[in-house]
Amino acid sequence: MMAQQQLPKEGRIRKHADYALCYEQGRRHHTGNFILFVFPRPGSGKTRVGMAVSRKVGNAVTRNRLKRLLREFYRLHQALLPYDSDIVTVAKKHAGQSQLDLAQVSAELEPLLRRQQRRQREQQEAPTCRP
RNA sequence: GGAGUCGGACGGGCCACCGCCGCGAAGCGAUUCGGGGAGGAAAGUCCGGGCUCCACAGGGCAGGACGCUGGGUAAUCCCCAGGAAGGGUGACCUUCGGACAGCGCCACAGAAAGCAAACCGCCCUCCCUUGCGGAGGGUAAGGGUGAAACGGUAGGGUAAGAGCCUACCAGAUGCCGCGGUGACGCGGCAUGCUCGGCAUACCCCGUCUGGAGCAAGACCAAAUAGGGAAGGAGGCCGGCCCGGCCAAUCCUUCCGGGUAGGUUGCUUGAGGGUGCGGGCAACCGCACUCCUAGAGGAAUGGUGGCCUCAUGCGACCACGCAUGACAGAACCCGGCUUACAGGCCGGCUCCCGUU
Repeated sequence: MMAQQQLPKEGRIRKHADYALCYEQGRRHHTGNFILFVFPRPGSGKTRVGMAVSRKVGNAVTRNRLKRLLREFYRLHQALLPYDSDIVTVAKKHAGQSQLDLAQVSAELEPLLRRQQRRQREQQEAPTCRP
């Protein structure tokens, strides 16, 4: 396991335009507390993550806490992320009400990422379809 | 010891590993090393400033804000000291221009809510005197209503009464004296003057008052579209050249505006600490000393261990397991307000107990 565990600025989405692209053209995945938008960018050589937690979720403290938990989760699970993609995680309204911790976030998002990874591998092994 | 009141400081600690954002040093560079990284309210954005841009001859009106007095301050609606009124046994707390400038309002109840009046009464006169009856007049002591009803007590007076008269008390107004920078206080004299409340309903008086905000502002500056200038190709005049005109197309070069994006503003400041001096105090002066976050889709985190303090549970001195307040810098200061698990320190008051 030589999992890279750093997540500097370059690994995060920081432009409004990038977020907008991801929302409009990304593929959506729902979980209990989050919505994931995954937008492949072939050839970019990088996977970037971003998170959006709106005012409705809670006050500044709970919003900050959610974003930090998500960042920590992505930092520790970078090996699972689909490569050459932008991933935006949006917190649902009730996400701030239950006091989530890192273990719960992992339990919620990890199976989804593993499924994604398997699908991406299968597509690579049989790249002879799509009209 | 209990209850209360006012004020101050705190807001778990230590360590390890994995990260994040600035800064400094070394290196061509990958990187390495060192050091820093949320709060008392960072919050609400309610006041006041600094700073920046825009506007601006001067004056007034309108609008807005504020409102006892004196001081503090860069400034304030803040702070300090004082005054008056009200509340509390007390420490202490709360409030603050004007109601004879005008114009209004005062629910319900009550006869009557503002300047005059009279429901039940009381008294006098008259009328059929058959009575608890009717008519006219005088009264405001008593009753009843209300948050509020035109001074209180006693005596005189009277048909019954009333500051109608007298004494004392309380107040109002005017004048004078003394104390105080002043708000105001104390005292004296005169007048029977005894004629509410609400200005957060409008209003009056006095004082102050341009507007917008760091997404302010400054600089650099793609792609695309469009603008301007010059030249060439082009079109027209012409047989051709020179020359002139045309711009609706194309090419080249240049210019300015400007979006995305980037840089800056950006943290050393009306700053903190200590000492001395002035002042009742707020605060001010001087000397020495310290440097304490600067992000930008937005860092300040995650995991684990040990200890600590509360609270709850397991029959709770020992042990174990949970839970731990309000809340996150966004240009910077000074205040106000609101939220807050816990415990800590100090001044003062009342009550109880002991010696």
